[in-house]
Amino acid sequence: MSSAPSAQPLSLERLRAACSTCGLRELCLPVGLSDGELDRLDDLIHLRRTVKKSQSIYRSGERFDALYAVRSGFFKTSVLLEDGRDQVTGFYMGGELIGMDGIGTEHHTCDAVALEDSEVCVIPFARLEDLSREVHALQHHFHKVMSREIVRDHGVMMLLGSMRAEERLAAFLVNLSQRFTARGYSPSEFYLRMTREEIGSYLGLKLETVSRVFSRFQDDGMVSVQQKHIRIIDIPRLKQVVGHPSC
Amino acid sequence: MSSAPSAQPLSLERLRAACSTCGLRELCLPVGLSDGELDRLDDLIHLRRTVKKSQSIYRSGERFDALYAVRSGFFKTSVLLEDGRDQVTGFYMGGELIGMDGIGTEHHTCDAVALEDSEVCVIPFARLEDLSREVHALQHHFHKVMSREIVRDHGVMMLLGSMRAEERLAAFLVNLSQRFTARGYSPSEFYLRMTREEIGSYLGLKLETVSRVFSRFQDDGMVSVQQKHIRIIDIPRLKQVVGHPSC
DNA sequence: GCAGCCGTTTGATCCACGTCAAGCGGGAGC
DNA sequence: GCTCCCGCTTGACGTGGATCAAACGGCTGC
Repeated sequence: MSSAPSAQPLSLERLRAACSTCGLRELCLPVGLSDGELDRLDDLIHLRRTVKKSQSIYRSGERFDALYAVRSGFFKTSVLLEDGRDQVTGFYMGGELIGMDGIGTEHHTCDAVALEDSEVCVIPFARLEDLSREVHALQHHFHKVMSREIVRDHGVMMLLGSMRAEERLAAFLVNLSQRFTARGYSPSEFYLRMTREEIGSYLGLKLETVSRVFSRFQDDGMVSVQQKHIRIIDIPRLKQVVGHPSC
Repeated sequence: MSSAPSAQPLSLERLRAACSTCGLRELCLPVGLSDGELDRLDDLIHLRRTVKKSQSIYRSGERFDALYAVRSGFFKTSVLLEDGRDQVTGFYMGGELIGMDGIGTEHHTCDAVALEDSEVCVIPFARLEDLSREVHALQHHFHKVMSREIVRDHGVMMLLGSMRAEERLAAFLVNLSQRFTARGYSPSEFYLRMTREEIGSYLGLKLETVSRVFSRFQDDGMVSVQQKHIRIIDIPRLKQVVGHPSC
């Protein structure tokens, strides 16, 4: 029923389907659009791409011509230095937009890699600009999305520049929890899609330190950690750890 | 002569003058606009604000309604945590845009403070959106500016997350040098407008460390440092320090 | 021209996190 | 169901940068 093509209206429905029937539309690009405007966005976003675990949507240096909205799955972006060191610059889940780094130079400046089998909607950027010149709400919302990316990065800079290890990991967990909540998942129980090393890279820590801090949080009864399965037992206390130099 | 209004064409010229006669137009928002389009941008940007040293353009939490282009002078932006720690998130010089953090939430999320007596052009954001719906080149360039801010932030994250102190300061100096060059100043000799503490905050280091690394660079004959007066003696070597873990 | 202050430099010591190393355990592949 | 590998945990030790402390020197204001 779900894979066999048919002449039924249902499958027509599925073909037309893009943003207007997407469960993530309240988190993604279509926020604030009227039904008519949504239809116009659907015309633009008709291509979807599946990305297998550890494959990339794009690599640094590749030509930029589209943004990607995460339809399902989980991604990381990372930049690398010549000498091999690399820095994870972000994690992305359903409804979030990837690729805005490429607009400025028309080439991507980081890699976008799937951390599990995933699916993205392809948003041709030139056409997005065309449409957002006509649809004020789309223009405005897109600007907001870019602005929030900047603010998010400032948060990471704050974290990297002036927090200690425990604060960083607590902030990271609280942030994940909030994003899962917004997507209708449990705020307190989730699977990490990334390794300790990737978390460490994002937080400016070594994987051993990440592991040790997880253990400490567990000993303190704030979270329960079993490999990638996380259960947050005391969110308020975790929030308290952030912004308090732990002494 | 400069403050008395008169009927002379010269002063009319000065009144009309904004982007179209600005020496920074090749670095700022007007990049890529035709003469006609420039005139329309001039209609929008007619207000200038002087900001004395240590005064702010805006503070975190204030309502957002405009972007600011640095006309002259030097600024920092910083975010602060409840407990008083703050993190400098950027330094801004002539032709650079400040305030994009506010678009997402309609409130500013950081403070923008002048490091010397400065002047900014006020760009009402709603009108900028209106105009960029009509002027494709403006729309596209604005998107590029935002994107570059994101890429710049990624660079800082890389620096904070995986570089050692010497690399961070070297990267910082090289970056400043390039930006001064683009503005027609010497690539190798300039005054720092910020304190060691502000540099440290930006780079995730303490002011003592910044000072020590400056001294080490000077001992190595790479730069000459006298308080805020910096002369870079060996730019290639400085660039080499970045991206090489110094061992 | 003098005093006071603030930003800076430099030294001595400390400690959070990195590094190195060993062992564990769960999941994938046979 | 067994084996291997990879990601994770944990311990012992090292170190880069933080912290604490003192002194210097160049502006600013009188």
